[in-house]
Amino acid sequence: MKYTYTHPRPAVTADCVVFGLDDEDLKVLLIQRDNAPFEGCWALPGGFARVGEAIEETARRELAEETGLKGVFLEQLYTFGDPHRDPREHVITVAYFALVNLAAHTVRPDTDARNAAWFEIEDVPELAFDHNRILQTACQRLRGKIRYVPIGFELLPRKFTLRQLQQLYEKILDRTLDKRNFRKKILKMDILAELDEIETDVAHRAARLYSFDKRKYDRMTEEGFNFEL
Amino acid sequence: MKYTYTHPRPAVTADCVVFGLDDEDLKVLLIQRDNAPFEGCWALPGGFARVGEAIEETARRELAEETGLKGVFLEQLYTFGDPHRDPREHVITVAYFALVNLAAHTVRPDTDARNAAWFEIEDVPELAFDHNRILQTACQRLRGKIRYVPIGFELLPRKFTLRQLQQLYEKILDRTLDKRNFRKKILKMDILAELDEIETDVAHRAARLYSFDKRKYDRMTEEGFNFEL
DNA sequence: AAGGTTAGTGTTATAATTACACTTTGTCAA
DNA sequence: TTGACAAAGTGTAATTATAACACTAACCTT
Repeated sequence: MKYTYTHPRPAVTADCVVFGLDDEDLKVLLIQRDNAPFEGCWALPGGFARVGEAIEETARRELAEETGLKGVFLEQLYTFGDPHRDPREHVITVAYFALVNLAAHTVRPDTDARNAAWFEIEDVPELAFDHNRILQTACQRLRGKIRYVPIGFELLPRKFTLRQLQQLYEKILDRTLDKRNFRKKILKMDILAELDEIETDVAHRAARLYSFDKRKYDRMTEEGFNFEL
Repeated sequence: MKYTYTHPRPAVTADCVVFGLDDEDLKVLLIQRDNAPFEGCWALPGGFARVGEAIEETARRELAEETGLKGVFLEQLYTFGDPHRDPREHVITVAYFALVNLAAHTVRPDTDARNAAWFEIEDVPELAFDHNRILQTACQRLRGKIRYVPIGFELLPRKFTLRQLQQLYEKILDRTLDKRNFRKKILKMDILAELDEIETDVAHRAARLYSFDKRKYDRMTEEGFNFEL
């Protein structure tokens, strides 16, 4: 089948930067390409936009096809349109990013004859196309965003301790935070529900578990609450 | 000339939301369409991406062609890809926004047989495609951004009074600000240069003129200064 | 029972934010 | 020339937010 237009058109793709938290390590989901160009090279999951499909759907579909990940919240990151970012031809990519709890979402390690794996942010190899740059943009956005939006609960298990939450913030912001001040601040936001449970299987005093209370959060955001840390 | 691909492709356009300040009114630059669809309808300036052209260049070129505006700073806003946003076919648009000083940049009111005009934000009519939605997104971004970045000097004349600056902030944020607190805050940022001039042709005591000092600003941003108002 | 590990908690000093009103300077018109 | 008008310009005090800082309690392990 051939498709013909009166003017040449760039191709459009959608790529996903999926962050996951695993044993307090911040990771990103990559796939190994099984086609030219960059065959065998690691890359962000993504693929070509279909006509009639919203771009976010493209991102969602490709992510599911290539990694098995489904039902994650995608946020648009940026559109990269340098004409030379793909050596074959002009390809514009709309990048999305997502945060997932690595334990709750199982990633099929091998789908579509593609290899998918989580990489520590610091250990990400040279990627196909301009994907290193896209990843870098996503990291910046994550850091920028967490300072004024209580993002990141998607990365944690449903029930988590304040230590886990603080460690996550420290990982993303790449600096240490004062325990007492962090707890004060985050509890004052009134977006966490204190559970009647404590963590188990730890070789020390068990910490209280909390869960993110979306109802409270929605109320706060409506009131224009400032979540800055 | 015909261009043929093995898969169908959505078309790609770039659109610009250009804000301007005119006698303390916040305005947006629109063009009147001279082709179907939405012939005669007002719309954001923009047009189709060419192969080999960076998307931002598309935006810049179309803006110059349709309105005569050149050399403005464009920032990517968002990419809209709903398959039905254009009634003809699937068109993905990458939206940009810009801030210009309306007095300094002359807009050719009629170029390419198109009519271009500034509209008060509140008086914007029903626009072509999903352009009202794009404009709304741009307004939100502007409001969000001005709270932590001292944006907006592009909107003012090179020399301005603190009253003008405050009124601009009030327009964008849509609330009144305390004069003394505003002045304290903005002067403490140390990004303004106090000039040895005062405004002229006013029917009351003339105010001191200031100009934006980019050198100071760059120093501040490197230090991670927080400009929140 | 002792040692190790993290949980959990308050106070104080400093800095930022908010609320608030009067005098000064200049223009314009009577 | 003077009186009325309009906006410029300026400081303080109360409140709130932030930052720095260290010990005891609880629980597990050996």
